[in-house]
Amino acid sequence: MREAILALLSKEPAHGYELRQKLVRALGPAGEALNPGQIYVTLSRLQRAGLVEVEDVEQAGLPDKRVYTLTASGRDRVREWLSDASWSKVAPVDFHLKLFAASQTGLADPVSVIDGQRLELLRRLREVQNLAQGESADSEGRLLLEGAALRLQADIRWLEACEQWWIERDS
Amino acid sequence: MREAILALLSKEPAHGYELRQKLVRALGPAGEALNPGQIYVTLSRLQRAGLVEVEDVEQAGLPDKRVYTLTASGRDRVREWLSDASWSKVAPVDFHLKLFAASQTGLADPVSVIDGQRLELLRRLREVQNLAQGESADSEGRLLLEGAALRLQADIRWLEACEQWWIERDS
DNA sequence: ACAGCCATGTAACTTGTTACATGATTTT
DNA sequence: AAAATCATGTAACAAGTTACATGGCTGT
Repeated sequence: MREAILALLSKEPAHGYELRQKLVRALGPAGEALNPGQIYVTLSRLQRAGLVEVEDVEQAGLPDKRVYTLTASGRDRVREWLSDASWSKVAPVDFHLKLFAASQTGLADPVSVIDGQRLELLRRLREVQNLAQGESADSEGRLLLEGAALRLQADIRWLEACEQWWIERDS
Repeated sequence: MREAILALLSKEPAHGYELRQKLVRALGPAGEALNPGQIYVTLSRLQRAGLVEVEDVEQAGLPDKRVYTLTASGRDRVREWLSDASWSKVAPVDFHLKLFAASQTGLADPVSVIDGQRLELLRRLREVQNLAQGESADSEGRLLLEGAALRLQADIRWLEACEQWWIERDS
């Protein structure tokens, strides 16, 4: 979020409302959830951090707007972000923790936890595939949804391996 | 984290140090990074939320320890968590945002951003596969690492699709 | 004497998130 | 007259993270 806003500002100065729209468009279906307030919260934090500067602009017949501009260190930050090749969480560590917990506590049967999870992922996979069909073949939204689908399929395969493992261990 | 601690406590009361060790063991290679302080921060927040209770226990020849016990609402929370089938972020939305930013700002070439990312993921994949070979075939750690590998492969395939898309768009 | 384990915590910061509040203009 | 869009923000909480501080016991 922080970085995305900075990157958009590095193209040209903008005000909050504008930024929100761009982000929503960029994220497609996933972007609807974006709370408008968060943009402004983030912007004021960026300002406090000295990464952006503000200027008030009066508009005839419209509410005033606050135009944000990148500072030099803001521009540095963007460059840094674009060249940083880290990648979000590599493994479903959370779920592994849950399985571990389930097996430790005896409160739930790990195999049924896995089953529930797989049903949920299958549901999502269908949902994502449906959404993807709605997008035209060369749209960015489609590409994003295909990425989601690939990942879901990988996770489902992993769940199947987990299930196998637990079943064998119990026998 | 919150939930993992609660789950461990639902098996039996424990003190912070003990919990940390269990978590580190459960997470294997990923758990080394866990800062001891965080356990205590989390425990005190859980206490404030009424999910756990504390009792001080004196030990002969050892420092006192604080033993945490689940409350009734803590136990409810664990049950809730185990039956909740949500799943961590479904798509590499962050990276998509970065590509979008790169293409908007002209500060970086999207295709080279993708390449850098793919190199990084390939590196990680090798790393994860090496780690997996070190684990015995039926260990939990191995299973987790295999999940990570599957997901990395899916992400790499997705990056290849992204690259294709950008190359075609530019031509 | 020193390392390393046992054991606990606090202060401070960052980021995400949401509920709520405000008010003007434009379209139906 | 109502609804949608333009436009901005605040207060407050939740959760993760880290640097730092404290102290005793154990083995070499």
